[in-house]
Amino acid sequence: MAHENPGTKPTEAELTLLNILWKLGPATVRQVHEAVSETQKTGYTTVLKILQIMHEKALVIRDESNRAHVYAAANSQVQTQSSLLKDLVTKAFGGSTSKLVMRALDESHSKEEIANIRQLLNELEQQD
Amino acid sequence: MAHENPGTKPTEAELTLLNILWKLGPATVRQVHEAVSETQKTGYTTVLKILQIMHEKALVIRDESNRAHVYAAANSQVQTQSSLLKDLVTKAFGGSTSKLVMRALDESHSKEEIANIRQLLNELEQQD
DNA sequence: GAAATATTACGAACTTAATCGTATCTTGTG
DNA sequence: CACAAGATACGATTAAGTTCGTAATATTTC
Repeated sequence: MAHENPGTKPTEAELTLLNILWKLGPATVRQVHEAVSETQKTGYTTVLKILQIMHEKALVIRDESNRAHVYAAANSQVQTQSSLLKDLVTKAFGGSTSKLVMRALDESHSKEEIANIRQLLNELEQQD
Repeated sequence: MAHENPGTKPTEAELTLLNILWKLGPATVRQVHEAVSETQKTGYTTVLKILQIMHEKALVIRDESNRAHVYAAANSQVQTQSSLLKDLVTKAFGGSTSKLVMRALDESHSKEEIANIRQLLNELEQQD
């Protein structure tokens, strides 16, 4: 109804690759593999396989016009973050976003962060 | 580090049972099964098995002094929520809690929630 | 105390995720 | 043209998670 893709929640390995794709933009398997290799030791074909599965799940789109397929995230980072957040709210916070926010604020003590959030709150209050 | 509590992230089924245990307090398999059955169709032995696995993982403690073992969450709801939140911040928000909070606020437009959060912000600012 | 009942223990079946080796295919270059 | 390099496709393996049937054990009841 709302959106179809949010039906599929990326797994951990998939989210790792999505983070890379959001950062790089459209990229080949080789480029993704190089990026992921900076922090993890992962085989090339493992990255390939996961990207292929993500394509089946419609988590990524790919351009097959060249020999080396070019992959790109199907959904924006913001969409995906919201989706994962909503999932966590449902499963661990009884559906209450404000409870989640308050719990998160417990961990975030920096004055700068608090100022940022207060600013956003002001903007939200003006909208309604 | 083998069976240390904060290291183990509950799976989805496990989180479902933890939510019930936090609500009920210490409970038998039967009680947990009855509670879970209100929203899902799940076999008794499935609930039993998951609780046993959770016991091995030290996600729950159990009192075996009676025939029907009594299970209780090993960690508080707050601890677990914080842990899951931290995990999501790391994997989907580049480690930035404030980014997560801001994304969550985008979804939470109720004036009451905003007021609650502003209140918490005030309290946090006074602490430092 | 024997039978019925309730509970735990065990393990099989199935699914999904993650990893990687090998096979196959494409293409540029000698 | 043939072949080496580089790419995708495919399938096997391992591990974890979920589900539940059946066996074993303990308790209650008649």
